[in-house]
Amino acid sequence: MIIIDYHDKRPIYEQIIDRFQTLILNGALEPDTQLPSVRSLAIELSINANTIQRAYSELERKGFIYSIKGRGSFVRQDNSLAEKQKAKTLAELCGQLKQCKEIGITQPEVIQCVNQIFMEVSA
Amino acid sequence: MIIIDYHDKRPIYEQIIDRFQTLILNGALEPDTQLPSVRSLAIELSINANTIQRAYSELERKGFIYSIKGRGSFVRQDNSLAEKQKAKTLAELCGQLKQCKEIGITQPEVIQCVNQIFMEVSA
Amino acid sequence: MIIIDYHDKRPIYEQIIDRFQTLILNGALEPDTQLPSVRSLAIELSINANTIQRAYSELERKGFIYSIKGRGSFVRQDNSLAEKQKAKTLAELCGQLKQCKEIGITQPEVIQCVNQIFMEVSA
Amino acid sequence: MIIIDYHDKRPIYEQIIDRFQTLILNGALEPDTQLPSVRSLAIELSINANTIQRAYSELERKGFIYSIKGRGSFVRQDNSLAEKQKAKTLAELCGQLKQCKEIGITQPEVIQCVNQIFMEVSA
DNA sequence: GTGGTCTAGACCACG
DNA sequence: GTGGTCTAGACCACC
Repeated sequence: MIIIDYHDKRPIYEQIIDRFQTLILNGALEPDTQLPSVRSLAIELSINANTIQRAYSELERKGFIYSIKGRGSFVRQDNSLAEKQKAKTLAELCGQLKQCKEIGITQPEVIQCVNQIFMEVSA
Repeated sequence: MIIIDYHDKRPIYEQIIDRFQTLILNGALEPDTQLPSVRSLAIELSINANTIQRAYSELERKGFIYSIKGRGSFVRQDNSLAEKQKAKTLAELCGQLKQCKEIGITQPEVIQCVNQIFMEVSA
Repeated sequence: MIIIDYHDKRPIYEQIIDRFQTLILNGALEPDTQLPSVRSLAIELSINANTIQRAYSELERKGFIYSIKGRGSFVRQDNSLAEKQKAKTLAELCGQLKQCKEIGITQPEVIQCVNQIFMEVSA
Repeated sequence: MIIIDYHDKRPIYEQIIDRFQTLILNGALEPDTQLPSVRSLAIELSINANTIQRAYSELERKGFIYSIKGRGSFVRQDNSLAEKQKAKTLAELCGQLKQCKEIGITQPEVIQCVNQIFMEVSA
Protein backbone atom coordinates (compact mmCIF):
# COMPACT_ATOMS: atom_id res chain seq x y z
CA MET A 1 0.00 0.00 0.00
CA ILE A 2 2.84 2.34 0.90
CA ILE A 3 5.98 2.45 -1.19
CA ILE A 4 9.11 4.33 -0.30
CA ASP A 5 11.40 5.58 -3.01
CA TYR A 6 14.88 6.02 -1.65
CA HIS A 7 15.95 7.87 -4.77
CA ASP A 8 13.25 10.45 -4.09
CA LYS A 9 14.85 13.49 -2.52
CA ARG A 10 11.85 14.15 -0.24
CA PRO A 11 12.09 12.90 3.33
CA ILE A 12 10.54 9.54 4.01
CA TYR A 13 7.92 10.86 6.41
CA GLU A 14 6.69 13.23 3.73
CA GLN A 15 6.39 10.44 1.18
CA ILE A 16 4.25 8.51 3.66
CA ILE A 17 2.06 11.52 4.37
CA ASP A 18 1.52 12.18 0.68
CA ARG A 19 0.69 8.58 0.00
CA PHE A 20 -1.95 8.37 2.75
CA GLN A 21 -3.38 11.72 1.75
CA THR A 22 -4.02 10.66 -1.82
CA LEU A 23 -5.38 7.30 -0.67
CA ILE A 24 -7.84 9.12 1.57
CA LEU A 25 -8.79 11.83 -0.91
CA ASN A 26 -9.10 9.13 -3.57
CA GLY A 27 -11.61 7.30 -1.47
CA ALA A 28 -9.37 4.24 -1.44
CA LEU A 29 -9.38 4.50 2.34
CA GLU A 30 -12.88 5.10 3.62
CA PRO A 31 -13.71 7.04 6.80
CA ASP A 32 -13.06 5.16 10.06
CA THR A 33 -10.85 2.63 8.34
CA GLN A 34 -8.03 1.69 10.68
CA LEU A 35 -4.51 2.48 9.58
CA PRO A 36 -1.69 0.00 10.17
CA SER A 37 -0.10 0.47 13.58
CA VAL A 38 3.04 2.54 13.82
CA ARG A 39 5.18 -0.41 14.73
CA SER A 40 3.81 -2.85 12.19
CA LEU A 41 4.21 -0.35 9.37
CA ALA A 42 7.71 0.43 10.56
CA ILE A 43 8.63 -3.23 10.34
CA GLU A 44 6.91 -3.71 7.01
CA LEU A 45 8.82 -0.81 5.46
CA SER A 46 11.91 -1.56 7.55
CA ILE A 47 12.33 2.02 8.63
CA ASN A 48 12.46 3.74 11.99
CA ALA A 49 9.19 3.81 13.96
CA ASN A 50 9.79 7.46 14.80
CA THR A 51 9.49 8.26 11.12
CA ILE A 52 6.05 6.61 10.91
CA GLN A 53 5.04 8.32 14.12
CA ARG A 54 5.96 11.67 12.66
CA ALA A 55 3.95 10.99 9.51
CA TYR A 56 0.87 9.99 11.53
CA SER A 57 1.21 13.04 13.78
CA GLU A 58 1.28 15.34 10.79
CA LEU A 59 -1.67 13.57 9.21
CA GLU A 60 -3.59 14.07 12.43
CA ARG A 61 -2.59 17.72 12.65
CA LYS A 62 -3.75 18.22 9.07
CA GLY A 63 -7.07 16.59 9.92
CA PHE A 64 -6.83 13.53 7.71
CA ILE A 65 -6.83 10.97 10.52
CA TYR A 66 -7.59 10.73 14.24
CA SER A 67 -5.86 8.62 16.86
CA ILE A 68 -7.21 6.94 19.95
CA LYS A 69 -4.75 5.97 22.63
CA GLY A 70 -4.44 2.23 22.91
CA ARG A 71 -6.72 1.63 19.91
CA GLY A 72 -4.96 2.94 16.83
CA SER A 73 -5.31 5.52 14.06
CA PHE A 74 -8.35 5.92 11.84
CA VAL A 75 -9.42 7.84 8.73
CA ARG A 76 -11.43 10.96 9.50
CA GLN A 77 -14.77 11.95 8.04
CA ASP A 78 -14.36 13.89 4.81
CA ASN A 79 -15.41 17.25 6.24
CA SER A 80 -14.55 19.90 3.70
CA LEU A 81 -10.98 18.86 4.08
CA ALA A 82 -10.88 17.78 0.47
CA GLU A 83 -11.86 21.31 -0.49
CA LYS A 84 -9.02 22.85 1.45
CA GLN A 85 -6.59 20.44 -0.13
CA LYS A 86 -7.90 21.23 -3.59
CA ALA A 87 -7.49 24.94 -3.00
CA LYS A 88 -3.95 24.47 -1.81
CA THR A 89 -2.98 22.27 -4.71
CA LEU A 90 -4.50 24.70 -7.17
CA ALA A 91 -2.51 27.50 -5.59
CA GLU A 92 0.67 25.52 -6.11
CA LEU A 93 -0.35 24.90 -9.68
CA CYS A 94 -0.74 28.62 -10.21
CA GLY A 95 2.81 29.19 -9.04
CA GLN A 96 4.05 26.62 -11.49
CA LEU A 97 2.01 28.14 -14.28
CA LYS A 98 3.41 31.59 -13.63
CA GLN A 99 6.87 30.17 -13.96
CA CYS A 100 5.89 28.53 -17.25
CA LYS A 101 4.64 31.83 -18.56
CA GLU A 102 7.80 33.62 -17.45
CA ILE A 103 10.12 31.45 -19.48
CA GLY A 104 8.03 31.81 -22.59
CA ILE A 105 5.76 28.79 -22.61
CA THR A 106 2.55 29.69 -24.43
CA GLN A 107 -1.03 29.10 -23.33
CA PRO A 108 -1.80 26.53 -26.06
CA GLU A 109 1.23 24.49 -25.04
CA VAL A 110 -0.05 24.34 -21.50
CA ILE A 111 -3.60 23.54 -22.56
CA GLN A 112 -2.37 20.68 -24.68
CA CYS A 113 -0.46 19.35 -21.74
CA VAL A 114 -3.53 19.59 -19.52
CA ASN A 115 -5.73 17.78 -22.00
CA GLN A 116 -3.18 15.03 -22.35
CA ILE A 117 -3.07 14.42 -18.62
CA PHE A 118 -6.85 14.39 -18.18
CA MET A 119 -7.37 12.07 -21.13
CA GLU A 120 -5.33 9.29 -19.56
CA VAL A 121 -7.08 6.59 -17.58
CA SER A 122 -6.82 6.88 -13.80
CA ALA A 123 -3.98 4.94 -12.22
CA MET B 1 17.43 43.06 -9.57
CA ILE B 2 17.79 40.10 -7.25
CA ILE B 3 15.57 39.69 -4.22
CA ILE B 4 16.02 37.13 -1.47
CA ASP B 5 13.05 35.85 0.46
CA TYR B 6 14.15 34.57 3.83
CA HIS B 7 10.72 33.06 4.42
CA ASP B 8 11.18 30.90 1.35
CA LYS B 9 12.18 27.39 2.36
CA ARG B 10 14.49 26.97 -0.63
CA PRO B 11 18.18 27.70 -0.08
CA ILE B 12 19.43 31.17 -0.91
CA TYR B 13 21.75 30.04 -3.67
CA GLU B 14 18.84 28.36 -5.41
CA GLN B 15 16.72 31.49 -5.28
CA ILE B 16 19.55 33.39 -6.91
CA ILE B 17 19.95 30.77 -9.61
CA ASP B 18 16.24 30.82 -10.39
CA ARG B 19 16.14 34.57 -10.52
CA PHE B 20 19.01 34.84 -12.96
CA GLN B 21 17.63 32.01 -15.05
CA THR B 22 14.33 33.73 -15.61
CA LEU B 23 16.07 37.05 -16.25
CA ILE B 24 18.18 35.38 -18.92
CA LEU B 25 15.36 33.33 -20.46
CA ASN B 26 13.21 36.45 -20.37
CA GLY B 27 15.73 38.31 -22.43
CA ALA B 28 16.08 40.88 -19.66
CA LEU B 29 19.77 40.01 -19.59
CA GLU B 30 21.24 39.86 -23.08
CA PRO B 31 24.13 37.62 -24.10
CA ASP B 32 27.59 38.76 -22.98
CA THR B 33 26.11 41.14 -20.44
CA GLN B 34 28.37 41.16 -17.40
CA LEU B 35 26.83 39.99 -14.15
CA PRO B 36 27.61 41.79 -10.91
CA SER B 37 30.82 40.46 -9.40
CA VAL B 38 30.60 37.78 -6.76
CA ARG B 39 31.74 40.10 -4.00
CA SER B 40 29.73 43.14 -5.00
CA LEU B 41 26.51 41.16 -5.20
CA ALA B 42 27.32 39.56 -1.86
CA ILE B 43 27.60 42.99 -0.28
CA GLU B 44 24.48 44.28 -2.03
CA LEU B 45 22.39 41.37 -0.76
CA SER B 46 24.32 41.27 2.52
CA ILE B 47 24.99 37.58 2.26
CA ASN B 48 28.22 35.64 2.09
CA ALA B 49 30.30 35.70 -1.09
CA ASN B 50 30.55 31.91 -1.08
CA THR B 51 26.81 31.67 -1.51
CA ILE B 52 26.92 33.87 -4.61
CA GLN B 53 29.92 31.93 -5.84
CA ARG B 54 27.95 28.73 -5.56
CA ALA B 55 25.00 30.18 -7.46
CA TYR B 56 27.27 31.41 -10.26
CA SER B 57 29.06 28.06 -10.47
CA GLU B 58 25.79 26.23 -10.93
CA LEU B 59 24.59 28.76 -13.47
CA GLU B 60 27.78 28.16 -15.40
CA ARG B 61 27.40 24.40 -15.14
CA LYS B 62 23.86 24.67 -16.41
CA GLY B 63 25.10 26.71 -19.36
CA PHE B 64 23.42 30.01 -18.57
CA ILE B 65 26.58 32.01 -17.97
CA TYR B 66 30.33 31.72 -18.38
CA SER B 67 32.97 32.95 -15.98
CA ILE B 68 36.54 34.01 -16.61
CA LYS B 69 39.03 34.31 -13.80
CA GLY B 70 40.15 37.87 -13.40
CA ARG B 71 37.47 39.22 -15.70
CA GLY B 72 34.02 38.39 -14.45
CA SER B 73 30.87 36.42 -15.25
CA PHE B 74 28.82 36.90 -18.40
CA VAL B 75 25.52 35.78 -19.93
CA ARG B 76 25.92 32.98 -22.44
CA GLN B 77 24.58 32.85 -25.99
CA ASP B 78 21.09 31.38 -26.08
CA ASN B 79 22.03 28.11 -27.77
CA SER B 80 18.88 26.02 -27.66
CA LEU B 81 19.08 26.15 -23.90
CA ALA B 82 15.72 27.85 -23.71
CA GLU B 83 14.11 24.88 -25.42
CA LYS B 84 15.58 22.42 -22.96
CA GLN B 85 14.38 24.57 -20.11
CA LYS B 86 10.88 24.69 -21.54
CA ALA B 87 10.75 20.93 -21.91
CA LYS B 88 11.88 20.45 -18.34
CA THR B 89 9.40 22.91 -16.92
CA LEU B 90 6.56 21.36 -18.87
CA ALA B 91 7.52 17.95 -17.52
CA GLU B 92 7.33 19.31 -14.00
CA LEU B 93 3.97 20.82 -14.78
CA CYS B 94 2.71 17.42 -15.91
CA GLY B 95 3.68 15.92 -12.57
CA GLN B 96 1.79 18.66 -10.79
CA LEU B 97 -1.23 18.15 -13.02
CA LYS B 98 -1.30 14.43 -12.32
CA GLN B 99 -1.37 15.20 -8.64
CA CYS B 100 -4.27 17.60 -9.20
CA LYS B 101 -6.18 14.92 -11.05
CA GLU B 102 -5.50 12.39 -8.30
CA ILE B 103 -7.12 14.44 -5.58
CA GLY B 104 -10.19 15.09 -7.64
CA ILE B 105 -9.62 18.44 -9.30
CA THR B 106 -11.51 18.51 -12.58
CA GLN B 107 -10.28 19.57 -15.99
CA PRO B 108 -12.45 22.72 -16.19
CA GLU B 109 -11.10 23.91 -12.86
CA VAL B 110 -7.56 23.60 -14.15
CA ILE B 111 -8.38 25.26 -17.47
CA GLN B 112 -9.93 28.21 -15.66
CA CYS B 113 -6.78 28.53 -13.58
CA VAL B 114 -4.60 28.46 -16.69
CA ASN B 115 -6.65 31.11 -18.44
CA GLN B 116 -6.51 33.33 -15.41
CA ILE B 117 -2.71 33.18 -15.26
CA PHE B 118 -2.20 33.84 -18.95
CA MET B 119 -4.63 36.79 -18.95
CA GLU B 120 -2.52 38.76 -16.51
CA VAL B 121 -0.08 41.31 -17.84
CA SER B 122 3.54 40.21 -17.88
CA ALA B 123 5.58 41.16 -14.84
CA MET C 1 40.89 3.88 -0.67
CA ILE C 2 41.16 7.55 -1.51
CA ILE C 3 44.52 9.26 -1.83
CA ILE C 4 45.07 12.98 -2.15
CA ASP C 5 48.08 14.31 -3.98
CA TYR C 6 48.90 17.79 -2.75
CA HIS C 7 51.38 18.24 -5.58
CA ASP C 8 48.58 17.73 -8.09
CA LYS C 9 47.43 21.06 -9.46
CA ARG C 10 43.81 19.96 -9.62
CA PRO C 11 41.57 20.91 -6.69
CA ILE C 12 41.14 18.35 -3.95
CA TYR C 13 37.42 17.89 -4.49
CA GLU C 14 38.09 17.01 -8.12
CA GLN C 15 40.65 14.39 -7.20
CA ILE C 16 38.11 12.81 -4.89
CA ILE C 17 35.44 12.85 -7.59
CA ASP C 18 37.77 11.22 -10.11
CA ARG C 19 38.85 8.57 -7.65
CA PHE C 20 35.30 7.54 -6.78
CA GLN C 21 34.29 7.64 -10.43
CA THR C 22 36.94 5.15 -11.45
CA LEU C 23 36.19 2.98 -8.41
CA ILE C 24 32.55 2.88 -9.44
CA LEU C 25 33.16 2.41 -13.17
CA ASN C 26 35.73 -0.25 -12.28
CA GLY C 27 33.13 -2.17 -10.39
CA ALA C 28 35.24 -1.93 -7.25
CA LEU C 29 32.27 -0.24 -5.59
CA GLU C 30 29.04 -2.08 -6.31
CA PRO C 31 25.61 -0.45 -6.55
CA ASP C 32 24.01 0.52 -3.23
CA THR C 33 27.32 0.24 -1.41
CA GLN C 34 27.43 2.94 1.24
CA LEU C 35 30.19 5.51 0.89
CA PRO C 36 32.05 6.74 3.96
CA SER C 37 30.16 9.57 5.62
CA VAL C 38 31.14 13.11 4.78
CA ARG C 39 32.59 13.74 8.20
CA SER C 40 34.39 10.44 8.65
CA LEU C 41 36.12 10.72 5.29
CA ALA C 42 37.04 14.30 6.09
CA ILE C 43 38.76 13.14 9.26
CA GLU C 44 40.42 10.19 7.55
CA LEU C 45 41.92 12.41 4.84
CA SER C 46 42.40 15.26 7.31
CA ILE C 47 40.68 17.77 5.09
CA ASN C 48 37.61 19.88 5.63
CA ALA C 49 34.17 18.27 5.57
CA ASN C 50 32.91 20.90 3.15
CA THR C 51 35.37 19.71 0.56
CA ILE C 52 34.08 16.16 0.81
CA GLN C 53 30.54 17.48 0.76
CA ARG C 54 31.27 19.27 -2.47
CA ALA C 55 32.77 16.16 -4.06
CA TYR C 56 29.74 14.06 -3.05
CA SER C 57 27.32 16.69 -4.36
CA GLU C 58 28.98 16.67 -7.75
CA LEU C 59 29.08 12.89 -7.82
CA GLU C 60 25.36 12.90 -7.14
CA ARG C 61 24.74 15.49 -9.83
CA LYS C 62 26.73 13.42 -12.29
CA GLY C 63 24.61 10.41 -11.41
CA PHE C 64 27.29 8.23 -9.82
CA ILE C 65 25.85 8.22 -6.31
CA TYR C 66 22.70 9.21 -4.45
CA SER C 67 22.48 10.78 -1.02
CA ILE C 68 19.73 10.69 1.57
CA LYS C 69 19.65 13.14 4.45
CA GLY C 70 20.06 11.33 7.71
CA ARG C 71 21.05 8.06 6.06
CA GLY C 72 24.16 8.46 3.96
CA SER C 73 25.48 8.34 0.41
CA PHE C 74 25.28 5.27 -1.80
CA VAL C 75 26.52 4.04 -5.18
CA ARG C 76 23.92 4.32 -7.92
CA GLN C 77 22.78 1.61 -10.30
CA ASP C 78 24.92 1.53 -13.43
CA ASN C 79 22.30 2.87 -15.82
CA SER C 80 24.15 3.40 -19.08
CA LEU C 81 26.22 5.98 -17.30
CA ALA C 82 29.36 4.04 -18.05
CA GLU C 83 28.68 4.40 -21.77
CA LYS C 84 28.34 8.14 -21.52
CA GLN C 85 31.55 8.32 -19.57
CA LYS C 86 33.37 6.26 -22.18
CA ALA C 87 32.16 8.51 -24.98
CA LYS C 88 33.29 11.59 -23.12
CA THR C 89 36.71 10.20 -22.30
CA LEU C 90 37.24 9.12 -25.90
CA ALA C 91 36.33 12.62 -27.05
CA GLU C 92 38.96 14.05 -24.73
CA LEU C 93 41.46 11.57 -26.06
CA CYS C 94 40.76 12.75 -29.61
CA GLY C 95 41.58 16.31 -28.61
CA GLN C 96 44.85 15.15 -27.13
CA LEU C 97 45.66 13.13 -30.24
CA LYS C 98 45.04 16.09 -32.51
CA GLN C 99 47.49 18.06 -30.46
CA CYS C 100 50.05 15.27 -30.80
CA LYS C 101 49.62 15.29 -34.54
CA GLU C 102 50.00 19.06 -34.69
CA ILE C 103 53.42 19.09 -33.09
CA GLY C 104 54.70 16.39 -35.37
CA ILE C 105 54.25 13.16 -33.45
CA THR C 106 53.76 10.33 -35.94
CA GLN C 107 51.10 7.65 -35.94
CA PRO C 108 53.51 4.77 -35.18
CA GLU C 109 54.82 6.62 -32.15
CA VAL C 110 51.32 6.93 -30.80
CA ILE C 111 50.45 3.33 -31.57
CA GLN C 112 53.53 2.14 -29.73
CA CYS C 113 52.49 4.20 -26.74
CA VAL C 114 48.99 2.73 -26.81
CA ASN C 115 50.29 -0.84 -26.99
CA GLN C 116 52.61 -0.22 -24.10
CA ILE C 117 49.79 1.04 -21.88
CA PHE C 118 47.43 -1.79 -22.70
CA MET C 119 50.09 -4.42 -22.14
CA GLU C 120 50.51 -3.48 -18.51
CA VAL C 121 48.67 -5.44 -15.85
CA SER C 122 45.54 -3.76 -14.48
CA ALA C 123 46.04 -1.75 -11.31
CA MET D 1 47.15 34.57 -36.38
CA ILE D 2 46.26 34.38 -32.71
CA ILE D 3 42.68 33.76 -31.64
CA ILE D 4 41.41 33.97 -28.09
CA ASP D 5 38.45 31.91 -26.99
CA TYR D 6 36.77 33.52 -24.02
CA HIS D 7 34.66 30.44 -23.41
CA ASP D 8 37.84 28.41 -23.00
CA LYS D 9 38.52 27.93 -19.30
CA ARG D 10 42.30 28.19 -19.71
CA PRO D 11 43.85 31.56 -18.93
CA ILE D 12 44.44 33.85 -21.87
CA TYR D 13 48.21 33.89 -21.54
CA GLU D 14 48.24 30.10 -21.78
CA GLN D 15 46.15 30.14 -24.93
CA ILE D 16 48.63 32.55 -26.48
CA ILE D 17 51.59 30.41 -25.45
CA ASP D 18 50.02 27.29 -26.88
CA ARG D 19 49.18 28.99 -30.13
CA PHE D 20 52.70 30.29 -30.67
CA GLN D 21 54.18 26.94 -29.67
CA THR D 22 52.25 25.03 -32.28
CA LEU D 23 52.96 27.69 -34.90
CA ILE D 24 56.67 27.34 -34.19
CA LEU D 25 56.71 23.55 -33.96
CA ASN D 26 54.58 23.46 -37.09
CA GLY D 27 57.16 25.41 -38.97
CA ALA D 28 54.60 28.10 -39.72
CA LEU D 29 56.90 30.54 -37.94
CA GLU D 30 60.49 30.02 -39.09
CA PRO D 31 63.54 30.70 -36.91
CA ASP D 32 64.43 34.38 -36.45
CA THR D 33 61.01 35.50 -37.60
CA GLN D 34 59.98 38.53 -35.56
CA LEU D 35 56.90 38.21 -33.37
CA PRO D 36 54.42 41.06 -33.14
CA SER D 37 55.36 43.54 -30.44
CA VAL D 38 53.77 43.19 -27.04
CA ARG D 39 51.84 46.41 -27.38
CA SER D 40 50.64 45.88 -30.95
CA LEU D 41 49.40 42.39 -30.18
CA ALA D 42 47.71 43.65 -27.02
CA ILE D 43 45.83 46.24 -29.06
CA GLU D 44 45.00 43.76 -31.82
CA LEU D 45 43.49 41.30 -29.35
CA SER D 46 42.18 44.11 -27.14
CA ILE D 47 43.56 42.57 -23.99
CA ASN D 48 45.95 43.77 -21.34
CA ALA D 49 49.60 44.18 -22.43
CA ASN D 50 50.72 42.49 -19.21
CA THR D 51 49.04 39.32 -20.41
CA ILE D 52 51.01 39.31 -23.67
CA GLN D 53 54.17 40.11 -21.77
CA ARG D 54 53.61 37.12 -19.55
CA ALA D 55 53.07 34.84 -22.51
CA TYR D 56 56.26 36.06 -24.21
CA SER D 57 58.25 35.67 -20.99
CA GLU D 58 57.10 32.09 -20.63
CA LEU D 59 57.86 31.36 -24.26
CA GLU D 60 61.35 32.72 -23.75
CA ARG D 61 61.79 30.71 -20.56
CA LYS D 62 60.72 27.57 -22.41
CA GLY D 63 63.24 28.35 -25.14
CA PHE D 64 60.83 28.92 -28.01
CA ILE D 65 61.73 32.57 -28.58
CA TYR D 66 64.40 35.08 -27.65
CA SER D 67 64.01 38.77 -26.95
CA ILE D 68 66.35 41.66 -27.61
CA LYS D 69 65.79 44.85 -25.69
CA GLY D 70 64.64 47.60 -27.94
CA ARG D 71 64.40 45.30 -30.95
CA GLY D 72 61.64 42.81 -30.27
CA SER D 73 61.03 39.06 -29.90
CA PHE D 74 62.12 36.39 -32.37
CA VAL D 75 61.66 32.69 -33.00
CA ARG D 76 64.56 30.57 -31.76
CA GLN D 77 66.50 27.95 -33.68
CA ASP D 78 64.87 24.53 -33.45
CA ASN D 79 67.47 22.99 -31.16
CA SER D 80 66.11 19.70 -29.92
CA LEU D 81 63.31 21.63 -28.31
CA ALA D 82 60.80 19.94 -30.51
CA GLU D 83 61.98 16.62 -29.12
CA LYS D 84 61.44 17.69 -25.53
CA GLN D 85 57.98 18.91 -26.39
CA LYS D 86 57.15 15.66 -28.09
CA ALA D 87 58.28 13.66 -25.09
CA LYS D 88 56.16 15.76 -22.77
CA THR D 89 53.07 15.53 -24.93
CA LEU D 90 53.47 11.78 -25.24
CA ALA D 91 53.72 11.52 -21.46
CA GLU D 92 50.44 13.39 -21.13
CA LEU D 93 48.90 11.09 -23.68
CA CYS D 94 49.97 8.10 -21.63
CA GLY D 95 48.17 9.50 -18.60
CA GLN D 96 45.02 9.92 -20.65
CA LEU D 97 45.34 6.40 -22.04
CA LYS D 98 45.68 4.91 -18.58
CA GLN D 99 42.46 6.62 -17.62
CA CYS D 100 40.78 5.21 -20.71
CA LYS D 101 41.90 1.73 -19.79
CA GLU D 102 40.72 2.16 -16.21
CA ILE D 103 37.14 2.88 -17.15
CA GLY D 104 36.96 -0.07 -19.50
CA ILE D 105 37.78 1.33 -22.92
CA THR D 106 39.39 -1.41 -25.01
CA GLN D 107 42.53 -1.24 -27.08
CA PRO D 108 40.77 -1.58 -30.45
CA GLU D 109 38.49 1.33 -29.57
CA VAL D 110 41.53 3.49 -28.92
CA ILE D 111 43.34 2.32 -32.05
CA GLN D 112 40.33 3.13 -34.17
CA CYS D 113 40.26 6.60 -32.66
CA VAL D 114 43.96 7.10 -33.38
CA ASN D 115 43.62 6.02 -36.99
CA GLN D 116 40.69 8.33 -37.48
CA ILE D 117 42.66 11.33 -36.26
CA PHE D 118 45.75 10.62 -38.33
CA MET D 119 43.72 10.01 -41.48
CA GLU D 120 42.33 13.53 -41.48
CA VAL D 121 44.03 16.20 -43.56
CA SER D 122 46.16 18.67 -41.63
CA ALA D 123 44.40 21.86 -40.59
C1' DG E 1 39.84 44.30 -9.30
C1' DT E 2 38.01 39.33 -10.89
C1' DG E 3 36.61 34.11 -10.13
C1' DG E 4 37.83 29.78 -7.55
C1' DT E 5 39.33 26.71 -3.70
C1' DC E 6 39.74 25.66 1.07
C1' DT E 7 39.18 25.86 6.17
C1' DA E 8 36.78 26.18 10.54
C1' DG E 9 32.85 26.28 12.75
C1' DA E 10 27.85 26.92 13.09
C1' DC E 11 22.99 25.50 12.40
C1' DC E 12 19.18 22.80 10.34
C1' DA E 13 16.39 18.72 8.89
C1' DC E 14 16.19 13.87 8.93
C1' DG E 15 16.35 8.98 10.91
C1' DG F 1 24.49 9.63 13.64
C1' DT F 2 23.54 11.38 8.52
C1' DG F 3 23.57 15.06 4.47
C1' DG F 4 22.99 20.07 3.37
C1' DT F 5 23.29 25.17 3.81
C1' DC F 6 25.53 29.24 5.35
C1' DT F 7 29.09 32.38 7.31
C1' DA F 8 33.61 34.47 7.95
C1' DG F 9 37.88 34.76 6.57
C1' DA F 10 41.96 33.13 4.15
C1' DC F 11 44.81 32.25 -0.04
C1' DC F 12 45.65 31.63 -5.02
C1' DA F 13 45.73 32.63 -10.07
C1' DC F 14 44.53 35.85 -13.42
C1' DC F 15 43.89 40.50 -15.65
